[in-house]
Amino acid sequence: MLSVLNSSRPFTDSPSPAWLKSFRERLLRWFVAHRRDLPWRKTRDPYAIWVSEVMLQQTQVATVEAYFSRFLASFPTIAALAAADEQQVLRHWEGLGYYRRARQLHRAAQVVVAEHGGVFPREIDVVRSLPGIGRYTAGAILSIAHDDPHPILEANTFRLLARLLAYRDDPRSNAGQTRLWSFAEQLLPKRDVGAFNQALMELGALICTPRAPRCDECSVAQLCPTRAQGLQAEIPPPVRKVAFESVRAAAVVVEKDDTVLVVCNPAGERWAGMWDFPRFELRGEGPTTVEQELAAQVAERTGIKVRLQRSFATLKHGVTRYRITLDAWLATARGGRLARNAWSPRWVTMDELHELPLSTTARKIAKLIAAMR
DNA sequence: AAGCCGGGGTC
DNA sequence: GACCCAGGCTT
Repeated sequence: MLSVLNSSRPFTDSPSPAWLKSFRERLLRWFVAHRRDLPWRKTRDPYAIWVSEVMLQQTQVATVEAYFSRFLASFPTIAALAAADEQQVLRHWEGLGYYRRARQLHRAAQVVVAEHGGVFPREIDVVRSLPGIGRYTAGAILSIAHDDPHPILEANTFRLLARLLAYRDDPRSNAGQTRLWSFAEQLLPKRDVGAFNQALMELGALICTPRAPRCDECSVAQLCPTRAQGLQAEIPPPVRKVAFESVRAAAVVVEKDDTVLVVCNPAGERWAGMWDFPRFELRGEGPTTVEQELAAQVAERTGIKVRLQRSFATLKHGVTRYRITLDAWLATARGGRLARNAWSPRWVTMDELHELPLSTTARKIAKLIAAMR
């Protein structure tokens, strides 16, 4: 029997029935005893699970918890979400990042209402066709909500399965992805697919960690060829570093009486649908001063003539591959009228500002000026 | 296959 | 700063 489960020689084709049986039993037994009590594990509602899965895309569990409960409280059903203003949806997403997810989720809810009577579809291809839902998210929702037999592959299972296969080639390549998805499919049990998929992720998250995996606590350690060969640090190989690009930008806080000037980023622009102080990248070229350059840009975008006062803060902000240094300027209005253009410039009070969805940097600046008053 | 999305948290 | 994260989408 031990020879069947010999973990030092990884199987190259498919795992034996004995290996599969042992793996599934050990994994599920561990999961029952150690699963975290996460908010989205209290429901089998496909909609709630959908929301959690989208929030969890490239975002850590601890970050999502508070957002999830707040979002479901405000938008308890697909119909409620579909009927909501995009601004409201974005306000609930503020601080979570990758705001395209929120707009796609909102749009997808409207598709479900229009084309599926408000009922989340059960066919994997239909689910995958919804905006913001790819192979992982579709499989996760349908397996967790309905125990439908779909495999999953994401950050945790990617690492876990690569190690269970002792996969020495590049697991991120096309061939590697194909191999891991195929393995994920082979692993699927007949029943309790949702618990099984969550158990795979949970083991990856809590035990089979990127660095210094807790193999001595791992319920499937004796089935793991990577552990047998001591290759945990090599499998999977670390991702290559990205080269960051430095950007200098300025945001202008124009004050008039007890209001400030804000704009709404139009569709196609960064932070689409979210409000911001007029903000511009600084070229640092030409004969004009920064003050003149900014005043000209504010006037062009908002119609308001301003005089720059002073830079009162510098924010360092990293987003994707950019490193942004953002100077926050104070300015006073000198006339002009609000332009009627795609940027929808508006004067708002601090109370109104509080209700609008703001970019992270805009929210920080809003807090700064609130504290200055 | 690679790069982008203009994020955010952690250590 | 390096590293990581319950990915999706475009080219």
